[in-house]
Amino acid sequence: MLTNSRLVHQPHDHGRCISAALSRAEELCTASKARLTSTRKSVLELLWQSHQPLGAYQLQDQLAALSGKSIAPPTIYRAIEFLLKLGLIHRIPSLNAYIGCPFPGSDHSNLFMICNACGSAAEVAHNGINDLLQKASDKANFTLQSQTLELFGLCPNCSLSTAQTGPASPENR
Amino acid sequence: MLTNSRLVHQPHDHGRCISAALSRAEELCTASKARLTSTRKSVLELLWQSHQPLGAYQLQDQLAALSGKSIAPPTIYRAIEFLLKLGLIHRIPSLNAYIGCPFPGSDHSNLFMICNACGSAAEVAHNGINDLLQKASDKANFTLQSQTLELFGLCPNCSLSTAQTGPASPENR
DNA sequence: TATAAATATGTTATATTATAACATTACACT
DNA sequence: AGTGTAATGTTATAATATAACATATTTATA
Repeated sequence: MLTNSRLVHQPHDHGRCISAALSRAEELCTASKARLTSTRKSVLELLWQSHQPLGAYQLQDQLAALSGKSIAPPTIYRAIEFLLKLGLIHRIPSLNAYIGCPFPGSDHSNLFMICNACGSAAEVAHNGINDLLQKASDKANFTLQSQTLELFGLCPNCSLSTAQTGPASPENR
Repeated sequence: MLTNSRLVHQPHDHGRCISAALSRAEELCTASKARLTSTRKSVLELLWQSHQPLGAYQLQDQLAALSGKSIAPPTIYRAIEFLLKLGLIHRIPSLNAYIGCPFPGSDHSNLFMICNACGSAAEVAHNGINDLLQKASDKANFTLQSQTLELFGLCPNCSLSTAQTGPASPENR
């Protein structure tokens, strides 16, 4: 089971998350001869500012603030589309939101554990689950092509702290 | 593995699907002292006209056609909300669409196999998958509360027929 | 290095999905 | 019949996403 769950749910040097994500992106773009333009890079960076998924219009606001000029929706959606296609980010359908992928390139499950309290989302790649879903598909004569798996609940922090003082603050995570 | 996959993907007496769904709904409403009003009943029936999920505005159009008067969005969304709460239907987030639940009341997986060709969606309740997801959650100290699992691919019919003549026609299913 | 082709961005408008807020009607119970 | 609750009607608008077309930037090549 490959996951960034620990990282997501514990205080950590988040700058390293961001820079790691960016260098992975640079590599991937170089390899596939795609251009990581400044808008695309900014959107990716914004999605890595936290481990909480962001909506397109949140990205729009933040990018506008960053760049000092107003940004139209298509600009954001184009950057999103580009990053999705490269596997650098994911869309979380039930939230209409987007999040950086911690292990792009590796073939994984598209499985997320999403905290109902603090909004954080950890990605999990779990071969056992993939295998079982594949088996279930085979059994039903269903040709599996892709999947989106969303688990909702309480992250490790909020599991502990909601018992006491309400959801953990999402800062620094 | 409990599923309506066979039913969904083979020609069958669909009238029985509908009437079965309606009587389950009546029972459930009686049991929980909820009122299955005519709007709610119509929406449920419409969702059972096929095994393909319908969007809110498709429901609006169809209900307007049925009733001969114009219907405003809140009417549809209220009926949807009611039916969701009772577990009689599901929302499929990545499609922004709704579908009748073939086994309401039974505790199940919220797992769907959705055909990219004909749009049909079969629901699957799979204890093995649920157990594994629960284990993965435990391992990550994640308190699992709910889930949405969407598999995309080709249904049995379309798997066969796309090789030949394009997607199977969805009629009667 | 000028230029064409391809790629990316800007801009305006609009489609699609969903909800807020408040008025009215129907139902259920006494 | 009267009262309280639940459901529906109505109007407006929020939130998410895309279409269509104009412009600019980059890349590759003459």
